[in-house]
Amino acid sequence: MAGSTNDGERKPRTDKQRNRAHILDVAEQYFSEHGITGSLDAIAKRAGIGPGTLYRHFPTREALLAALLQARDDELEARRKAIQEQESDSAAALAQWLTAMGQWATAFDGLPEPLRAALVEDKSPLALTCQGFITTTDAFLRAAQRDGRARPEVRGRELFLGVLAASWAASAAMADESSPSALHHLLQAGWATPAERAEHLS
Amino acid sequence: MAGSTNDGERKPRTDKQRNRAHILDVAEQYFSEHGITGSLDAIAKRAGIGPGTLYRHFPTREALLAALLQARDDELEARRKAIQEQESDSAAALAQWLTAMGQWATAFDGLPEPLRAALVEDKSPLALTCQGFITTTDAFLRAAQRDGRARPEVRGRELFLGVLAASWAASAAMADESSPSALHHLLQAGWATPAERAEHLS
Amino acid sequence: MAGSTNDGERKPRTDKQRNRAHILDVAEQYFSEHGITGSLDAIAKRAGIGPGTLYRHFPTREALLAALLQARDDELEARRKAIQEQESDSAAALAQWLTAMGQWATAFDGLPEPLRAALVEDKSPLALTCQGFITTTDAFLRAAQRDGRARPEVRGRELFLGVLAASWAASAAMADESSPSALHHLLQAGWATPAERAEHLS
Amino acid sequence: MAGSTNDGERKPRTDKQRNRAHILDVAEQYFSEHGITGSLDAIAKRAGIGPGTLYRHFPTREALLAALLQARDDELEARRKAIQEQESDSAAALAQWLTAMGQWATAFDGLPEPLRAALVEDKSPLALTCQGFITTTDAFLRAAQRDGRARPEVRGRELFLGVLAASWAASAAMADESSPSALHHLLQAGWATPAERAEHLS
DNA sequence: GATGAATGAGGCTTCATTCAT
DNA sequence: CATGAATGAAGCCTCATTCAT
Repeated sequence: MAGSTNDGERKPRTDKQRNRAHILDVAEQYFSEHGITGSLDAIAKRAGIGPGTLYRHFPTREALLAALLQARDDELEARRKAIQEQESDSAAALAQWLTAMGQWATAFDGLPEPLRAALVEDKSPLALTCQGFITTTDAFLRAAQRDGRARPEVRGRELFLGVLAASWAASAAMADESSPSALHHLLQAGWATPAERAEHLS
Repeated sequence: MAGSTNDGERKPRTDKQRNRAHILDVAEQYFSEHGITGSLDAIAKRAGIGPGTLYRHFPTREALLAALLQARDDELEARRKAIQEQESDSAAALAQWLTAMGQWATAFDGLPEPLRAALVEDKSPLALTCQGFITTTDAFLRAAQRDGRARPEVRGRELFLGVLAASWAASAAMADESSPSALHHLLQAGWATPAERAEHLS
Repeated sequence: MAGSTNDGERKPRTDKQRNRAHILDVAEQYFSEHGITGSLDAIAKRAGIGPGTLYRHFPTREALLAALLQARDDELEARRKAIQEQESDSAAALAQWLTAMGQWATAFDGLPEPLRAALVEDKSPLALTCQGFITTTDAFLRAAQRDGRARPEVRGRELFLGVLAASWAASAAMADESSPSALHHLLQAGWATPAERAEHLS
Repeated sequence: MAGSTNDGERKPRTDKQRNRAHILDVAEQYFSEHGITGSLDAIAKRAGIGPGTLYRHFPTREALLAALLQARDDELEARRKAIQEQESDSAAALAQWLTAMGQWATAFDGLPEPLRAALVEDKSPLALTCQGFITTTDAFLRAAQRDGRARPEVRGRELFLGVLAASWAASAAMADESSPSALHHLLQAGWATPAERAEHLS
């Protein structure tokens, strides 16, 4: 029953790494199908392992998520470098970075929720990830602010949270003609017209 | 054990309305304490009724929520009238309306979630409520757009969703120096500087 | 699957009493077989009910035990009356009462453990039961002490605990030629008035 | 991660003994803190070894306990000699010996339980230890009986079991004004020669 | 209509034990 | 020998929902 996994080999041990990778593969698919609140036991079962084994690798749902996202972290890091190298316009660079994060946060249904929680609870395995993104966002943001392209009072943390919120909202917007990224646009430009927007900040 | 609620009498009959009101009172308090994902059974128990009775009154959690929000609907409706009558500036009026909705959506912890869902699933008892708010938002928005105070491509539905998203994010922002309403500000003004924002919309 | 229980009737409802009684029957047998640490889920399954139903009737293992013992409480109460009426010798009466309690505490394997715990934690459903027995023991004890048949410094609580301890030990003694009640005898020779005993108390 | 124990060296080999000693140290502390039902895995982890290694050294929990108690056996053996040499009164000697065993059996929370079990199951690693104590107890007891200071029908095994039972009860008695050793007193007044006790044996 | 007992799938954890390396 | 990853049964508990009374 167990061990009927990927390669077909017996149960090669030492490839705890392989096993871990297999769990991640399964979890990735399962979360994609059922959202991040899906049953951990079900993931274990689908991976052909006991619940204890899953628990050993990832003691928390968030630990599993963090591992899952780490793979994407690398993609995002690459994306960051690409943006920095190719985009000379600081505002456009920030916009692209936010878009990239928005896609990252939409990887699984329900993902924004634990990410938001991680912003508050420092103990979460996701907290570190979030912090890194906030730092990067801050870098892009400050560059844009230096160029007078981003409003000076905005902060990276707010922007990250804004991206999370927009991603959170995204799953509902699809049923509408309004593009899922409408909120990302709002985030960038707001609803008010430029000339006179500052005065009505409540 | 049951019926030990308000009157002290046996079961005066005709108190179906009274019963319903009592349930709502209890649910309001319970959701305030435990968030909207709290146990319905616990609400029933606290109200001194059986779960079946609760179920009869409100077949779903959404139905209960909708009833709960309806009371606040009246407040919001009053607020709307007040804004319309007292605020001549259309942009300020829209801003005030969005703020009011933001408070409304923060009534219970976790409330934005089912509201978002109601935007997609038309069957939800909350859908009607949401639709009403969207319509009102649209009215405020169009007035502002007529005055050239709101960007013409923005739509009421987006704005409503934006308010929801900002409310969703609010619970996490508190740990930061950034005010919980930072996102509401972003919603209004965006992060980009006014002069040159439209060109980079991805 | 469920409801395949005792009578063969459909699922008569209202006989929540009957259901409860059935659970108790099953639990009694199960605990007799597996000791009191046996699986509650297993009891539920054997009773043909869901775990939730068992939980509703008896939220705690101790609550279940307490209910189980209550039936025997009645027997013990009857025994007490019988002893009081028929035994004029106060020392013999106490001895008989202790013996009766010893049998009561041996009803299930492992029973003395939670009873001991209940002596310390007042919240336990078993605490009340224990307290009642201590009171009764005290009554018998005081009578014997008045007659100079029991050592005056002994207290009912100690004696109850002693009976518990002897019952605890009983399960091991059986493999030996020494009668399982050897400890009860030791206990008795402890409370009985001796001529010369006090000098060696360490 | 492993081997981060005492020496700091890599793994000096031949340290099987040292390893074993280290495990015992850790287990001693762990059982002191969590009682003897604590997790063996936790002990292994705390000792910096794998569960398999722990298992190799001590195939059962009882084996570990037996090893743990063996260290104390030496103390007890010394105590025995001291008593024999210093105490000329055979009854007092027995009393002191029983007291010493009571302390020994209270070393860890829950210890009496497996000791009692070992009296029945001869296969237990603890059985040998118990048997030794019974033998010693018998020696003290017979001396006292020869002097007419202990009741002749009492047997060492009973007395050992009685000490165990009193130790078992000790943890609960603390909440009361009655000293935890109340049962030991009861036990003693049991084995001491009384004038008129036999007639009420039920 | 109202009641609340029953349902039972499903969640998360823990841990003694095995066994490939 | 030592290791520690894997196992997986079993435990307890929760709760939305149904339905007999």
